[in-house]
Amino acid sequence: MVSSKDVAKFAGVSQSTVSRVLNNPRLVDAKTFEKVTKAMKELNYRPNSIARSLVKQQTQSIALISGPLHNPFFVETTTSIVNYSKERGYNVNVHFENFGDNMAVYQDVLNQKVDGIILSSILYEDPIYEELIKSEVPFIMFNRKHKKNGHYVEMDNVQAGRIATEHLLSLNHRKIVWIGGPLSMTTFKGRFDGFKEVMLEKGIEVSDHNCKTTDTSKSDIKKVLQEVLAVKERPTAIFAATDSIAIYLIDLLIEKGYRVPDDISVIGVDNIALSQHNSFQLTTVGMEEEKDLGRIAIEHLIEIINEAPADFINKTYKNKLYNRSTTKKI
Amino acid sequence: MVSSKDVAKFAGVSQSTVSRVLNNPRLVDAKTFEKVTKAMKELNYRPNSIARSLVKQQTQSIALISGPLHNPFFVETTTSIVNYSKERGYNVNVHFENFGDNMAVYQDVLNQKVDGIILSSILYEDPIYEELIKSEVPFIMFNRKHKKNGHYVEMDNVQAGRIATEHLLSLNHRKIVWIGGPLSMTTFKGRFDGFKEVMLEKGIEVSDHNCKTTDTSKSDIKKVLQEVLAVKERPTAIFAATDSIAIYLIDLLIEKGYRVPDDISVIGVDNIALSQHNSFQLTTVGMEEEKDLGRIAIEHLIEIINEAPADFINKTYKNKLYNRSTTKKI
DNA sequence: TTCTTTTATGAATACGTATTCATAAAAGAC
DNA sequence: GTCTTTTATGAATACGTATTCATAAAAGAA
Repeated sequence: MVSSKDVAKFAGVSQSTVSRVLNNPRLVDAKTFEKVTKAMKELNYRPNSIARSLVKQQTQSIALISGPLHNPFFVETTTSIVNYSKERGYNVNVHFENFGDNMAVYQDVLNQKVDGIILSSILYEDPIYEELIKSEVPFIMFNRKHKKNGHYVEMDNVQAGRIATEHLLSLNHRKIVWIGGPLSMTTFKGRFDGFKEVMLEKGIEVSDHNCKTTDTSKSDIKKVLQEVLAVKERPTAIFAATDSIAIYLIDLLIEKGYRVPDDISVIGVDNIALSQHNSFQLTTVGMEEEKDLGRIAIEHLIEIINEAPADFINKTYKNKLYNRSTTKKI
Repeated sequence: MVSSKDVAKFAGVSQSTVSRVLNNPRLVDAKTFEKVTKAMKELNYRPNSIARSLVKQQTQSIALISGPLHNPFFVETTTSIVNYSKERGYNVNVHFENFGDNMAVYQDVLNQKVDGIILSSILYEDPIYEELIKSEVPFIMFNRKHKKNGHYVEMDNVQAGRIATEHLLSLNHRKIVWIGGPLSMTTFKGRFDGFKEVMLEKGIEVSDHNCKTTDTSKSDIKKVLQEVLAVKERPTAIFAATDSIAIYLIDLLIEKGYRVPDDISVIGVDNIALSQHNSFQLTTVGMEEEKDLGRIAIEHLIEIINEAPADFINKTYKNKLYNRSTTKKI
């Protein structure tokens, strides 16, 4: 391991001068600069980022706690976050949500020094919120949020739920089943509330038989779909709370011999890129804004890191219907 | 920022003792241990990982340079790598291959102190190899490899190419087009070589019109497919060099009104999880081994970090046909 | 010339931890 | 009781950098 001291000795200058060559070249004589630069090259010197972090009290790295990549939504956000961070000179430490024990993931992140945290994994009533606040590391939530506020960016989940439901109703569907994930996540809660509101406005009851929550795993979704189809009067439409769930449901339906949308309509939420160029064109609800939430959030986070704003950043984006070809009038 | 010195003062002991409480509790008296632990809790103390890294000369973090996540293969490997690393106490710094300028990505990685590097992004004749060697950071390549060896794990790409081609030939296909990516990547080169070998053995010529390379982007694949279908005697089968390409091709074909496999057969390579539970069941070639290459590679990398083996780890896994439903006899 | 300002550099220090070395106190051996 | 070993702790140091402070040399002003 060659250090700045080695370079200094080699070039016949002090370590301070070597450091200045890197950080403040205008303070050093052209002749000296040349010597030192040559020595660096000669010795294949690379500044030790750890030592630099220690003295600068910043690591130029960000922790991402993401939902699982088998959900294409998180594929997009992770890509955005990693690439934009890099552009801005930050490294990204990636962690995945662990449904069994998220606390362990958080502890991991907090024990590692980072300049900021970006997370999609928080629950509406998550005790980790206090830990994050106590740690004093800037953090932003995207997609999901916490009841105590904090910085966050999200879509208007209730509105999304309303739009999807209104669309299905406008196509004359009445037997509609909502299939989503845990209501402890604000995305699912909001989208469900929107569904429920509109259904009740239309005078349709919402209960266990037309509202199904899963743990978002493929096996659980499969099980739930089985239940839904087993009923004597099977639904004519499914409102999947995410595109990821919608896509998997459609795969299952096709496998079982159903035609979508002829036999059954399916609508999702998120408008993930995949929904536009698949063998089927998924009808979905998504943000009017074209940047994805990951990208929006990481831009804000870096801004927060550099400027420490007094107020919380809270953005809730409006949605619209992306009417494609997995829903149909009956 | 509360330091071990603060804890020491609060507990009325020296900083050394605080450090010992964390790293060698058996060296400290039970009474003292209690006092210090309480002080830590009281002050909400978290050891500074940067300072620790500096003195220990290890960061407990690994850099991953991955292919893009829009290829589901890398979704699987990234998930494996991040999760397994976490299990073993390592953090993962994620970077994505940048086709325009990969050198910038590598420089980024080398400027950041990590204990090891795992990469899928290397080319057969990549100048970065020398840089990696010079940096003295342990690294392993997965999926792709370099002509100069180094640690790597891969599938037998030539064999995969042979199996896929033999399968299509056994179904009486003769007009077969190979669609892949840059031959500077060993995956594509090997799979193409296998294809070519078998075709030539059968006496079928391989030239520009039945061998198409893309940059693996959707737009380029689309363009190439157009060319392929525009020929008067259009192919009856397509050998897609990766499942990712295969899946996208099938989407495009269906969009254009072709039936797969009735009008045209498609086979892929990789056996990604997605290929098994999609609306279509992709016929593909994949490893006999059930662990994915990312997982295999990260296990080896951590072993290399801890044991510095004398010899290079070189593993080439054998493949088999996963005969599902996107290929058909004619 | 003489005094002041600027430029270029090195010495010293700080960042927060782990670890070695020295030592005082306690425990054990006899 | 004395001598040896063990236990517990603090002081000092190292990790590799950035930065402040001091100072010598050079340049500019008069």
